[in-house]
Amino acid sequence: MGRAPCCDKASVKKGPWSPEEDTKLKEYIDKHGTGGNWIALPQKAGLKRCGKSCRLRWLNYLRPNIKHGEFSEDEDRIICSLYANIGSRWSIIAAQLPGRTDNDIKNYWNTKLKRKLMGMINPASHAGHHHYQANSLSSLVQAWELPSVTQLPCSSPTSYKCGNNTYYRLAGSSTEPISFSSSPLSNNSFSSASVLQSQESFAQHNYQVKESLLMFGSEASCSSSDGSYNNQINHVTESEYENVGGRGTSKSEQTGLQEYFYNGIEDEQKLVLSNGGAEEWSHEKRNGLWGDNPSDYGLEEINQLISSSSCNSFLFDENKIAERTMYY
DNA sequence: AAGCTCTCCAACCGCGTTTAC
DNA sequence: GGTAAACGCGGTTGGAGAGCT
Repeated sequence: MGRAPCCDKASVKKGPWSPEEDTKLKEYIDKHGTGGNWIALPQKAGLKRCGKSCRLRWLNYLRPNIKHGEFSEDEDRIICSLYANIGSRWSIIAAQLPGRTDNDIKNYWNTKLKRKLMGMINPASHAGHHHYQANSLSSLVQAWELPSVTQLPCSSPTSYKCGNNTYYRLAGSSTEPISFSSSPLSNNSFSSASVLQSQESFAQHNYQVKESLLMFGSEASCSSSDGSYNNQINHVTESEYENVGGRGTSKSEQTGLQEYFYNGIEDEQKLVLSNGGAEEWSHEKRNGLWGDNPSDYGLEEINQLISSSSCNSFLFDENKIAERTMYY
C-alpha cells in the first residue's frame, strides 16, 4: 500500500520556478524562516507549490552562499575520494564542500566526473599510461589515487589504520576540510608512490591522533540540508560519541561524523568483513547493487565497483578486489 | 534551416527515518 | 508503544539548450 501524498497534487504547480515564485519564497523565508514546517510554508508564502518543492528550491538554489559553476580540481578529488570511501552519500560529500549541494554534486558526478574517471581508466583514451590494467578494480582506485583507510579489525569504530599508522577519532577540535596536494585527475600520471602518499595524506588530513578519538571533517561545511544533522561534521565530543554507542540512538543526537562512522563506515564494512578479516567477500552492498558474478560488470557498474572498492577501501583487500574484473 | 542526438541540471518521486502526539 | 505526519535523502526524469548531420 502506498503512502498518502504529501499534498494535493492537482492543486499544486509543478515544473520550473518562475522568478516571481523565487522572490516570494525567498522573501518569506528571509522574513519568517522556514518555521520548521515546509508543508505549511507554501500556503503562508502565497505559493501554489508543494512543501517539498519549496524546500528543494530553497536548499538547492535560493539559500545564501550557494556556489554554482565549475568544480575545482580539489573539489573533484574530494568528491572522488569520498565517493570511493562512502559511496553515493551525497549529503555527506556535500558537507565537505562548502557552498555545494548534494544535488549539484550528484549531477556533477553523474554527468562529468564519472566520465572523467572513465577516460582515465580506459586504455584507449590515454595510450601510453599503462601502469595499471584497466580491468582491475584496484587500478581504478589506484588511478584515482584514492585513499585507502583500513578499519582496524576490532570492534572499536574509533580507530582506523592507514599505511603503517593508526589514526584515532579526535575530540573537541576542528580541522581543515579535506584537501589533497596533487591532482592526478588532471595529469593522468599514476604511480604507486603517489598512491601511498595520497593515502597517507588523506589520513593525516582527516584523522588526527588526540585523546583516543578521531575527528573527521571541518567547520563551516554546507550541504543541502538546512542545519540538519549532517550539515557539519565537526566537534564531536567523547560524550557525544558515547551517546551513539547503541543502535537505537536517535538521529538528532548524531553529528555528521557519527553518521559517517555508523553508516558510512561501520555499517558498510560489516557487509564486507566477517571472521574479523577479509575471509569472505559479501556481494551485498548498501543499495543492493552487487551482482552475483564478479565478472559481469559493465560500464555502468563502475561506480558501484568503486563504491564497493571503498567499502572496501576501509579494508582494502587487494587480492579479493583484483578478482573482480571489469569488462567495458 | 531543419531535424536529430546529446548533455546538463532543476525538479520530481518514492521511501526510509525521525518526530510529534 | 503505536501511528501518522513530516523530513531528508538518493535515484530518476524531463525539458532546455548545444552540437552535429
